[in-house]
Amino acid sequence: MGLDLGDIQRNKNTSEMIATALRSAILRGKLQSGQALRQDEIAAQFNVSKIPVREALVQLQAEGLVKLNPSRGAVVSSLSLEEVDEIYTIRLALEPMALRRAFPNFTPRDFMQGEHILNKIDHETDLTRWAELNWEFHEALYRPAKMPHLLRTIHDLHNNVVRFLVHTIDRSQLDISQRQHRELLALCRAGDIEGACVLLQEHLCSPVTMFANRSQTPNP
Amino acid sequence: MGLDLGDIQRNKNTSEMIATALRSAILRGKLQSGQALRQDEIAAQFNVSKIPVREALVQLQAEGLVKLNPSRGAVVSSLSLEEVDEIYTIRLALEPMALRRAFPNFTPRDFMQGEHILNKIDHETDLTRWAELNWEFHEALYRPAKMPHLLRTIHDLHNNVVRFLVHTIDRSQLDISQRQHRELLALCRAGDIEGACVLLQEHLCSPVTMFANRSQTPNP
DNA sequence: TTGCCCAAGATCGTATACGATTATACGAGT
DNA sequence: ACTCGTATAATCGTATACGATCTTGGGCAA
Repeated sequence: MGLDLGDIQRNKNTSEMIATALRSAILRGKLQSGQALRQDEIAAQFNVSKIPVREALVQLQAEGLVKLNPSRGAVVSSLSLEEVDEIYTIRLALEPMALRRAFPNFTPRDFMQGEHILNKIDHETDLTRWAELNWEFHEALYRPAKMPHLLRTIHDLHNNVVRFLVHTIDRSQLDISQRQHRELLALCRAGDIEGACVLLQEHLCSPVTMFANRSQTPNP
Repeated sequence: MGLDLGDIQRNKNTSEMIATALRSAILRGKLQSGQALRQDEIAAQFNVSKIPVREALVQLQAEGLVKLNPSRGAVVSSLSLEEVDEIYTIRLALEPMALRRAFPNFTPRDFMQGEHILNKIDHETDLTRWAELNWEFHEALYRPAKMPHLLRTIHDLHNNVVRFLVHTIDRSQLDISQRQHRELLALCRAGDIEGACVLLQEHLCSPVTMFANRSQTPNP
């Protein structure tokens, strides 16, 4: 795995550190779908016992990133094409709602922060880092809604599909995405919430059609 | 607590049994919001060690029923009025979608099953059991959508508010709910999905207005 | 060969033990 | 009396140990 734990967060307890490290490894593709996660092995990697590892795995299972088979070990979860489609369908219902709820609470500061993230995306070449910044941008648009449960639900759904997205996306898709981001921000600035919601739906749809065409998914 | 473990499910592993028992106790109100959940105490109650108890608590935290404070113990989570409202808002977006997706897949068997559940609700006096049957009915309407992630999300959201609902609901509300259930089923049978969705939204809204009026919530 | 069975190794699941952290009670100093 | 610090108890967090379960590979019979 090549991950050294200790540097990430020394204040949290061990199981949260393990969960953070494993989550990051899964999202970065260092641990791919179907990969077995043996407790002893992970414990040895991080120089801890199995107990915090097990708790981390339970946490990640709840987030949908890991599948736990009783007495038979854990694997990095995989998604069928239908499941990817399902998750995008849910996001398509939730994210415009989040944007709509955030809209009345937007401040100039939110727009500046969004623009700052977009500028960072422009100069980003690493796809994994791009995915992180992509989420940061969307989060910046949803956070003013002040709906923490909704935000966490969307984040979890996002995490579950983004790790497959980075394998299929190409440069032209990235450019389209960025143009949509900028237009989205402009529409929000201009006070056109309806236009923004329509565009957001479009923005969310494009990757899912791409998935369907390439049918690039791991073992279902 | 007065809960005897062993009888519930002997096939699952210990941590799942504990999680099931604790979840049930929380939903039934035997463990109320803010109640501290001490690991040693729970372990003693169930005649097990703390390890499976800890894993159960992590699981329940992910479901939103428990709050884990590092090194300071777990408590049964409570919801502010704003959070209850937020969760109903999310359900209002997701449940009509689930119904809409289920609609093309409905079979006569689904309708019969729904009716069977409604008949059971008619004769039910225990509010906790009523809540369970209420969920079973809604699940019967959503399951044909074949969207497991959506169903689980809705179920978790439902669990998070239903335990407060049972404290505020009264007989007249129950009758209204049951009438709406029957009409909902009739509309689905008649093929009127639009009417069904409108009614479902109404059905979901009535309790949340009730909450707002009574402002009955635990320590926020 | 093919299929079944069983033994050995690998891995999981949890009880026990103990160090670490937090809460509580008490007494000294102001 | 009030605050603060310290001792003690309560509780949490994790390492170790070991029994339970699953996987694997080799031997035997059909």
